[in-house]
Formats: sequence, structure tokens, C-alpha cells
Amino acid sequence: MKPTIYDVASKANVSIATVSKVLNNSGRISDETRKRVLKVIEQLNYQPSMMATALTGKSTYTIGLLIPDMANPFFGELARNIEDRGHELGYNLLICSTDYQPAKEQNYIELLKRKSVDGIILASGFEQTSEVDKLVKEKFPVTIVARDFPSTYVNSVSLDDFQGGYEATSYLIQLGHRQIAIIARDVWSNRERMRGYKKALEDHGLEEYAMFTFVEKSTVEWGKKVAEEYLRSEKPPTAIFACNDLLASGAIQAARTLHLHVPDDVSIIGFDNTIIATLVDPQLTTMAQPIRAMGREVMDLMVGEIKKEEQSKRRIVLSPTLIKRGSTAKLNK
Amino acid sequence: MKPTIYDVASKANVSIATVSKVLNNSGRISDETRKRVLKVIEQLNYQPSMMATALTGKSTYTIGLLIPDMANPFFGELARNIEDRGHELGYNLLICSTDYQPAKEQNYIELLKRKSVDGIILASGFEQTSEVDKLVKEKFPVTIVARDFPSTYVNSVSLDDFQGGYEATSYLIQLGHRQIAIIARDVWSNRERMRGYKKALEDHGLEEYAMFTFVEKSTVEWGKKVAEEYLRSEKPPTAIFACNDLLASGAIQAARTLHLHVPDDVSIIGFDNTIIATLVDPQLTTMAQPIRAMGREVMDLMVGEIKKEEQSKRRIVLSPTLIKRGSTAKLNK
DNA sequence: CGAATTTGGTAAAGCGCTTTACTGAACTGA
DNA sequence: TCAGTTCAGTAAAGCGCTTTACCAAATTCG
Repeated sequence: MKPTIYDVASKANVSIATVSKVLNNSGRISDETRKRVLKVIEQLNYQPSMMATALTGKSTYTIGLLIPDMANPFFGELARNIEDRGHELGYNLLICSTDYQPAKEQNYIELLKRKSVDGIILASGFEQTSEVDKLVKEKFPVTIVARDFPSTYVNSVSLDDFQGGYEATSYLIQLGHRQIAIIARDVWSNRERMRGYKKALEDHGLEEYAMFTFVEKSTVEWGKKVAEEYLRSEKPPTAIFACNDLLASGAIQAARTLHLHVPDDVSIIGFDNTIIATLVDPQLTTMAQPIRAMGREVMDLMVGEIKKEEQSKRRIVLSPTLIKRGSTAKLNK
Repeated sequence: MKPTIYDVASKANVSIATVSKVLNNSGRISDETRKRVLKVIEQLNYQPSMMATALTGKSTYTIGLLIPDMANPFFGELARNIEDRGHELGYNLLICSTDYQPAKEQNYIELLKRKSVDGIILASGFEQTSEVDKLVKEKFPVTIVARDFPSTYVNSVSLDDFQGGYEATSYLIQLGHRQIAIIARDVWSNRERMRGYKKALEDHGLEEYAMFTFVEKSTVEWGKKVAEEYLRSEKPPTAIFACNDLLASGAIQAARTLHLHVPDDVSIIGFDNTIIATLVDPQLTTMAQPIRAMGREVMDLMVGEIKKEEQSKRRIVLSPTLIKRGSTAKLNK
């Protein structure tokens, strides 16, 4: 079977305490003994069990990541960047997809705690703050990403979604558009983007587009469905702001179905700047999220909290960047 | 702090053994005591620590997943499906991205073992079988997915890549193409697909396309780069078989750059049928992998092996399906 | 040269749980 | 009525590690 610390100890003719000290570079050990123990460890290919170590109060070096859906390119990329930074710092990820279901979120949090993760990164929907508050109250390390929690005293790194919505919309306005529709899902980030959208319209003395329905899921299909409704209506929009690239792709498909040209007949702007944005034709003008930076920052905050290096909480808010590509153009009437 | 089994025991006036029995539904407990204990558990919101449980020889209900890159849509989707089935069966995933680097693969395997995962699912490259053989030898539960290991006695679920390559190529031939190029990466699955490609050509008395270079990574950029080289050559291919959808998307972009129309000037066929295939324009004709089935099957095999329900190993080989979309057409000369 | 200190190492408790063996009380039945 | 069963529950060992005392031998110093 797998060798234990006892095997090492007896083969090296020392006590397990000594082996433990060699392992952790603690206490006093003569150079000679240290080498002997190290050699035996090598020979047996001994690897201390993290379970046992964790049971004595040490870290598991495992962090839980709650994410809506890792098959969604945005979250896949985000998870990947979080993982990479974690790897650099010696941590692994236990990833759980929640599908935005509060029940799943709740269950997973309990589960992750039972599995003694060192901390939890929340990239999920979390419409209520109660679960998060609970974690914070019991001093369990939590960090939030891609979702701001203004109300709670917790580490977070998020995007300025409001600004993103504002800029995206402003850009469309600047291109001459007056009838600007929005496609969004009823989740926090999208609502913020929508708030930005409304503010931009208001600031320019424009009216919100008459039609609006939330999509139920952030998928191409839903984007297509809703965009089609908009475009088939009596007064179709000349521009559509889709709250993510998937929805924007759907909007492009809708336009194509209706034999409308993008961007000449209708401009479409997306959000996220995932790989998708460069794949579709025309390529998507989109508000880019700094996914890599977000991943790294959130992991850094998490580890800082775990190691208690940083007592005070921080809220890091990153800015989106407008990436101009082919899906938007000046209004030609 | 977190309540332990001792807290429950003392509050319920029983021994920890009794609590343990209530928890595991083992041994004899009177209904009265059981209820009392259960009530205390509820009150304290007690959750047994999986670390401690695992230390006594029980499962951790955690499975390691080694995958090249979860930001790659194919692997993202695969991971998601594996996770879903795992969730149904009570398992979580510790996911590690290896970037096809053998060193990372090796390290992660050691790490996962130290973390006492119940088993490891390998979706990674693994050009050498040695690490896998080692796991098998020490009876550590391993299952391989999306990668066949004909030589080793191990559970696996894979795609018939050879057949996929053969069918994709045959389809192009059937459409009248004679100059068929291939874009592939030097990894096992791609080599198999290439073998199918060659066999199909041979069976139809056709010659392999004169040019060929492996891409270094399976990215849009590489697909574009290589496709451009092919299409710019003196005798450009009339059809390109790209070994995955990302590469195929790159090929479409290359064609567009050269003002060639897809599919009229050049037909392009992909592989995987990820979300990407429906996003690009024209939509990709592609060999679909049954990603969902693969995810479920591999998790089932894994759990079967962990629970020792199934002694004998199985190799499950699934068939790809040709999905005809807009990126391929009859050769018009 | 003897007391104080340093050095190198060990014994044992404890982390939170499972499980085996055991016990005393209540219940059988001839 | 009393030995034999069943029942309900407990004590204690053990899983693989860390850590706190603690100790004997070697070294230092006044």
C-alpha cells in the first residue's frame, strides 16, 4: 500500500516526529539524520497524505469555485485563469457548476465546507446575499468575482458593469443610432449593464426602446429568439446591445434569418469578448472584460485572506474596454 | 467553531459511537435515541468532516480530472458533462489543466493522489503510457476519456477517431473533391483521424494532398495560418478537413482573407461539433463527438471501478456522426 | 570541574471520525 | 425461574499526521 510516515520512520530508525520535522523543516535535526530520512522518503516514494495533514489543522490547498456553467466560454476562460494563478500559488480548484440555481449554490457551499476547502470563490449568480453573509459571519474565506456585493463586507473583484453598459450604448448612439434595443438576462450583472444602457439613453435625450423581454438563459438560441422578435416588430431597432457574446451571436443569426445585413441594416454589440467574438461573422464589436486579470486578482485576494496576510477586505472594480470590430457601423438611413 | 461529533454526542447525552451510527445508519439504535441525535445534529447544523471520514478509509467522493485546457470549448463541454454525471452520483471534480505538458500531468497525478481523490479521469494528451501504467499497476482507479489506450488494461471511453477521419474525408470525396488537405495537431486523436483520412483517400484511389504541416496548437490562429499556406499554394485544395472546430474556424477565416467563398470555392469540414460549429458563418459541417454521452459514460466507469462493482475493465468506443451544415458543398469546377 | 545551556531527538496527545469488541439490561421460552 | 437471546449503547483502538512537552547527551562557561 501507500507508505505512511511510520514506514519512513522505521526504515530510517527514527521516530515519526523526526520525519515530520524533516518534512516541514521545523525543529532541530542534525544534517546527518535529515539526509538519511530524505533518502528513505525518496526510496519509498513517500508522499504525506493531505487528508491527515489537513486534519491537524493545516491547509488543504484546495479552493472551491462556484460557477454558473463552465461550458459557457466566459466562465470557462475565467475558471482557467483562476486555476492558473492558483497553480502558481500552490492551490487546486474544486469546481462546481450551479446553473444559477440557488439551491445548488447552497448545497455546494455546504459540501465544500465539509470537504475542508481553504476558501470559496463565488462566480455564481447569487441573487440573495444571505448565504454569502453567513460565510462572512463565520469568518470562512470567501471571495466574489464577476459580481459585486456592495452590501457585504467581503473581498471581491468585479467589472464595472454599469460603465460597460453605458459605454456600449454611448458608442451606438455616437454611431447615429436612436432605436437601440437591449437583450439581457435577469441577473445582477446584466441588470447593471442595463442600468448603464438606460442612463446613456437618458443622457442623450433618447427613449428606451419600446420592447423588452428578459431572456431565460444566456444562449445563442435565446439571443436569436428575442432579437427576432425585436427585428420583426413594427419599429425595429437599428442597433442591439446584447449583454453577452452568446446572445449577440444569436442576434446576428436572427438578422441573417430576416435577411438583414449586419452592420449595415442593424448594428450589434456584445459583451465579454470571449473567443466567440472573433469567431462569428462579422466579428463582434464588444465590451471586453479583462478575464485574465480578474482570474488572477480574485485568486490573489483569496489566498491573501486564507493566509490572513490581508486583514482588510477589498473591492476591486475593473473597467471594461470597447473593442471595435465589424458588427457595428454608422447608421445609414 | 464548527461543531464536531463530540459536540453532538455530549449535547445528546450519548457516545460519539452512537452519533456515528445514526449518521451512517449502521448498528442498532432505538428510534427514540436516533431522533434525539438527529435533532441535535439539526440544531447545531452539524456536518461531519469529510477529511476525518476519509482518514478512516472511506471515500472522499472527489475525483480528479486531468484535462488539457478547460477554456477550450470541447474540453469545457466535456468537463461539464462529466461533472453533471458526477453530481448525480455524489462526486465532485478536482480539475487540473495540463496544457498537454507531460510534466504537469505527472505532477498533478501525484498531487491528486496526495489529496486522496477516489480516482482520476484522464482526458489529457498523454503521449506516453508510463504514468497510466503506473496507476494501473498500483490499482489506483483511472479511467481514460477522449483518448484510447489500446495497450493498457484500463477503463476507457473514446471516440472512433479513425472512423471519424475516414467518414469526413469520404464525405468530401463524395462531394467530388479530389484535392483534400488536412489540418491536424500532433496528438494521438488527430493522428488517428489523419489515418482515417489517408485510408479514405487510398480506398478511392486518390493521393494525399501534397502539403502538410502539423499545427502547434489547436487554435483559430493556427488553423488560419496553415489553411492560408495551403490555399496560397500553387495547387490549392478544394476541400480542407480540419481536425477540430477551432482549426476549421481558422480555415474559414483564411478563406475569407483570400476572398475565397466557403463552400463554393473551398469546402471545410470540422470535428467535435462544439458550440463553435453553429456560431461561425457558414455553419460548420463537422464530425460530431457525443460529448454528453462520453462524459456520462466515463463517470459511470470511474464510479464503477471505485466501488469495485465492476471488476473487468471496459473499453467503450463511440462513433462520431456527420453533421452536414453550410461549410461544405459539391465541387463545382 | 561542576552547573548551565544547547543539541538532537522521542513519547504521547490530539485532530474528527469509524468500527470492533464488549457489556449490562430487557426479553425469551421450557 | 433461570440460562440463553436479543437489544441498545459504549469504550477504545486506529486512520496518518503535527506539535508540545520532555529528556539524555554533548557542549559551554565561570
